[in-house]
Amino acid sequence: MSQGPELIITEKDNAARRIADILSGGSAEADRQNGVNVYKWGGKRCIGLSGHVVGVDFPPEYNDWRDVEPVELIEAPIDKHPTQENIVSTLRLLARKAGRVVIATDYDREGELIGKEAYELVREVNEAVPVDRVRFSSITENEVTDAFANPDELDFDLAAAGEARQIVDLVWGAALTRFLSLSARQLGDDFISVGRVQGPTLKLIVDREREIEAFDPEAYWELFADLEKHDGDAEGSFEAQYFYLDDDGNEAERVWDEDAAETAFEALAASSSATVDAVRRRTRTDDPPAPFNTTQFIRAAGSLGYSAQRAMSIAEDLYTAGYLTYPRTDNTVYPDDLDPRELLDSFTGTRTFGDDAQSLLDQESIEPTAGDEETTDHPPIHPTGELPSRADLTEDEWEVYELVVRRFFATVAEPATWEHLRVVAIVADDRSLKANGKRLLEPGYHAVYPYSNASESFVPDVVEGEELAVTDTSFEAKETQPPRRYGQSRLIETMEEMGIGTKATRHDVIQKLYDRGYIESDPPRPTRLARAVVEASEEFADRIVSEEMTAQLEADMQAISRGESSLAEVTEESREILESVFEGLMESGDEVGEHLQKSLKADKTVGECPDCGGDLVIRKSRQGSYFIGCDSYPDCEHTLPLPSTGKPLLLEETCEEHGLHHIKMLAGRKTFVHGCPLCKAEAADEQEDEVIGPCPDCHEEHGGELAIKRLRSGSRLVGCTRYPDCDYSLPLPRRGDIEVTDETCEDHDLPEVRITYEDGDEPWDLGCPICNYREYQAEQSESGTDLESVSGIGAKTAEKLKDAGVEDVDSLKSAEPDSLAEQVDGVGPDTVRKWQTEAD
DNA sequence: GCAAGGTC
Repeated sequence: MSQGPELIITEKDNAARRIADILSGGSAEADRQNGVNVYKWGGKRCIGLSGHVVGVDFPPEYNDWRDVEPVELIEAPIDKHPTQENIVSTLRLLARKAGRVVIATDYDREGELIGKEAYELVREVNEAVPVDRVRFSSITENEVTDAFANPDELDFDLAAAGEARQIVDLVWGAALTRFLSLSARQLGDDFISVGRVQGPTLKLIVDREREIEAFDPEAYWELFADLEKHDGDAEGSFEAQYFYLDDDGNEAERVWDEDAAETAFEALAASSSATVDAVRRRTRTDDPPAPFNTTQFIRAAGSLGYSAQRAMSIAEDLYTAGYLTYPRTDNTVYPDDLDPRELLDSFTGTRTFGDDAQSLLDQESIEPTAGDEETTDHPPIHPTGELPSRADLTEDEWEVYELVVRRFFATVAEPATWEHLRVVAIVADDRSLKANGKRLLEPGYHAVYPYSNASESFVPDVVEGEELAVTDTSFEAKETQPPRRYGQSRLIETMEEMGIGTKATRHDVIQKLYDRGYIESDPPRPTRLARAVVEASEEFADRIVSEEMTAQLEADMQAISRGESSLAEVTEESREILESVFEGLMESGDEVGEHLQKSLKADKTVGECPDCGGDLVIRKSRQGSYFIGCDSYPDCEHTLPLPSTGKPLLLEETCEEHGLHHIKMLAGRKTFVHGCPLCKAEAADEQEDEVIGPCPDCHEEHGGELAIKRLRSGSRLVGCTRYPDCDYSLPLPRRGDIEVTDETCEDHDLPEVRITYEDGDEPWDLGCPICNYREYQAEQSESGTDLESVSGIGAKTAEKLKDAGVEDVDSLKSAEPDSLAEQVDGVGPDTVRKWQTEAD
């Protein structure tokens, strides 16, 4: 038997901590080495990796995009190198001394590969140590003890399947990305990327846009009548819709012929009564939803207004804090060792969930629902039973936490039952009207899960042959609508159906499309560049925008994992296909480049320059702010300013007077439409400044006065008439008409201001501009410097940061990332940097 | 400066 401690390696720190806790019976202690947690007890050590700690890439001599022909990457060697130095060195240190190694990474293909990477790192420093592999589906006492009592071996074929994927993805992605970027001369941060997953995802969005554009609306008419029981009971009134039987004998509501619609309407309008012809009553059960996997969680959070990225970020925080299970999962079947009663029991007695938990426990039986997908790596997302108090979480975190708790409740609740009532009535001898009513008989899971639609529609009790009064009729002209754009969660669902991306990456892929300038706005809309990339790919490298590539790769990986094929065979064949793709691509490189360049320019062209007839384009100043400038600069110096907040997006709509595209400024919740930039500038030039009182900074000395000013960028402010000698200014809202009232603020000798809105919104009495701005600043300093205002920082993390001496956003911004990461558990320097850029 | 997949 070998000497030395046993070393257990898991995929992540969280798993290491929990496994150590289970195996040690709670006696394990964390020791921080190199900034990495090592859990120790008896003769054992347990370390968590951070997913892949080594990465695949081409050797450094292939780094220069100009020097290396993209096609050369196809046959270039590929290296593996550590990407997480701290973890790798700590692992080596422990492995050297280990008497036995147990790989306990996640029980899936990528976990097997991560395990193999750990195995190779171990072997580098310790040739002889025995290495075992354990597999478990959830980190519970039973599963973990069982797995460690029955160790197995690493599955090298399965790991090789994962490695083949890495190689194929790198070679195709890097070679094609470099080719497109070089051909369009986009080499900085704005390179043009394609890949096996982002390609088909982008094509999905572009294809939908093509359908929308090609859509030819068709006119149709719908007719309605209000019917009322004759007893005069107001509640007996309901709306019914006209229908007829079409050529196939199916019920149809849409009338496609205007004359036919008018004839039918005249018949309805001339009738004062209708006779009930048929009444049908049915009871329907409505089953509770399946447990949450990542996709369904994102969808549900999406209907609460969270973006996919934000929903996942919150779920990850709640997981790290111990309140939720692992949020990246495909599984929709609870594991056997989840005891729903025990979990429900942990919520009894709590203010928010106590009554609902108790009512569920009082059910005769508890049978959780199950979805179609059962996997071996992680359970569906559910609450852990460790409960946060409301004060531990931000409002968003609490809302998401409650969603997950209530979803769990729903999965163990009873079905709902509905009564459907359908009434058909006849008017004018042979015209049919129908109404469908819906009443909730037993709320079932709806009682604990308010997110699903449980709205009723009322149709009164009527009997066959009953006479109803026709009290009103209506005639609505409508048009068929183009298909809707994909929303983020619908996109993620479709990716899942197509088998592209994974539970852990799909939302990141969408974010990547935004970052690359391929999509904008929400729901995402493709840019001209995105269309050009998809068009070029369709013509020369169809596989990279087709879901088939993933399907083929999945089949190849299956074959490798079963020993029926090999990594070398699969990657060689893939390289050959790519070679032939490049043959076509290289012949037409210039053409492709031109098309991409034109599209890039179209994405930022606002319209024709009024001075020289050239193109006005959106530009970015050295200070990072956006403005509009003439493409013929320096020959033409025409410029137009843009608002200082947000990123400009060209709208399809153009200005009737100037022909320029309207502009929308994207700034998260503060997004607004700026409109025609030339109209905005001209309006500012025409508007006289309106003096309202003395300037508090310079009136006494220089006689400066405050005036309401309109800037060419469209923003409005109260500023000093001596500008730029005096730069005193107060902001005014962007929206609404500014009205100066007769009321005066005695403190500042200024009139009170009122904002009125044309769209009928309640006017806003802003008051004295100075008082208003002071109040605004006070609010900002209360909420704005709060750490939790930075996305990605939850209540728990904020607390840890405060422990490390970082009290507010300002001190976060000035912190040194590496040393701060050292002090805060579970936070790396990159995360700190991300927060810092976000806080700016 | 490439991808996609883990993870924070």
